[in-house]
Amino acid sequence: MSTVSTENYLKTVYSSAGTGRKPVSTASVAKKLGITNAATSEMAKKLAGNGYLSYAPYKGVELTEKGKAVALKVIRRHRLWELFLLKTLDLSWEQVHDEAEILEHSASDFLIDKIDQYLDFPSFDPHGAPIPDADGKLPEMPEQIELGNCNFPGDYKIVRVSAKSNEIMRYFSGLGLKLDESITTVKKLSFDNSVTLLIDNKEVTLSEKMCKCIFVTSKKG
Amino acid sequence: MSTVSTENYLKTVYSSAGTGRKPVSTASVAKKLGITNAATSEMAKKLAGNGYLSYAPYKGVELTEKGKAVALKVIRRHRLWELFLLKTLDLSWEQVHDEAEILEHSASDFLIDKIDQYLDFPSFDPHGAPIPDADGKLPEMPEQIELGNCNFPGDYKIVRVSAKSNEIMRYFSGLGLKLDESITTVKKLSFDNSVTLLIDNKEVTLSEKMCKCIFVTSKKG
DNA sequence: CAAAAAAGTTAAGTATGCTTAATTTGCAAT
DNA sequence: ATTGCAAATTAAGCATACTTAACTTTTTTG
Repeated sequence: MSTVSTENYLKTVYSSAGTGRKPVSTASVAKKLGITNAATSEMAKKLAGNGYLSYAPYKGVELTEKGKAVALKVIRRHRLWELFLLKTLDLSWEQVHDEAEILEHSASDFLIDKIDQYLDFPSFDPHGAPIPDADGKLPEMPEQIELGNCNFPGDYKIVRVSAKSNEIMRYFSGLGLKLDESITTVKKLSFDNSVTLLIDNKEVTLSEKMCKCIFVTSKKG
Repeated sequence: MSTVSTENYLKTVYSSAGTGRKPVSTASVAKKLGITNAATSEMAKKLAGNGYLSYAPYKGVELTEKGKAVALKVIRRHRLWELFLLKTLDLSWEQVHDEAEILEHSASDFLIDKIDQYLDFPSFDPHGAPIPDADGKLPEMPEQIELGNCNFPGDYKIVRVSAKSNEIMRYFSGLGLKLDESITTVKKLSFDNSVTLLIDNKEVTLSEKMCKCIFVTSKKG
């Protein structure tokens, strides 16, 4: 019943929704999938009819539980394929990403569970992205805040670095921006939304686009 | 340009052609693919138009070099995926077969070559099936004769056991029917085309269907 | 608060890859 | 050689997943 197109659609809506409960515009889905708005509107109608999402014309779409379950399954397959290829073939993150984009629609539940077992049932990938379990349940995790939405000043811990390109990941590593590192936000410039922060007592400024890749959690105490 | 449907079509024609240069009937392709004759006739017309095969209505299809290249590429991907999953996940032949049937249409050339490298560039799979190299070239191999088409009596060596089911593979193993084993054919019953042969000086009789899974080569001297 | 711009939808049309039903072709038996 | 049947093809139709183009709704803004 769920085709490659519908899986990609639901996955995209899920990822676009973020934490907010606002509906996702069909146009933003179109942009991410590289297809026309017309196609995503039509698809919204069909998926709503099948109970995967709710859709009010001109108001966007919102996943139902059924739709979320499909999205989480695809995300699970994607991340497990990535990790599996990363580990067995010694490839880079950049090299496995596009492969996983295709493979996420293949392989039986049986095979995916075997891969999960081989990897010792990981809850997070090396960038901090959570991996849904076989029942589509996400691991417990602290509330993630996009770096740009922090308080200034404030003490935080990095819980996710979601860039897919090696170039930017190397740049982040060079700055000491890694999972579980502690940082202190200093200020945000309204001019271009760039953010200045302290890592290891060194001051660093990141562009708005960079900030969108970095998620943190408040440090208690 | 080459879709899952066309890849499966060309792969099926290639496998059906055997060693003979006779055209393959569109109906036999239909049967193997589980679709109607109408669909395979139509597909034949289209693939002929694209130069993948030659097609004369009512006379069957024959792959061109271009078509063979696609078929060999799919077969390469299939066998490498099988071996890769077999080796990394410790699964059985039966368990990986259906997965490979899907995965053979996914993954980039880059990834397939990495898997090839990981497996140390195998020329044959564990059942004796040849694996085309990255250029689509098959390894050198002795002429393979289906067990049913041997001379009786005659001395042969087993070069391929192509059954996909574990049940029959275990049965064959129990009889000592393995790759590189020497056998002597005794007789073939015209009643049901069953074949009697000697393995380790023990006499064994195999059904016609079993014989179709076993390929041998003449022993010189 | 209207008018223009932007965002989103609907309608019509296309390609792929199937289906069923009607038709044609090839061949085998007399 | 002709008839009759089986094999194969063509024709018509359907579902999916897109496209472009015309239209409608929403949002912005002066």
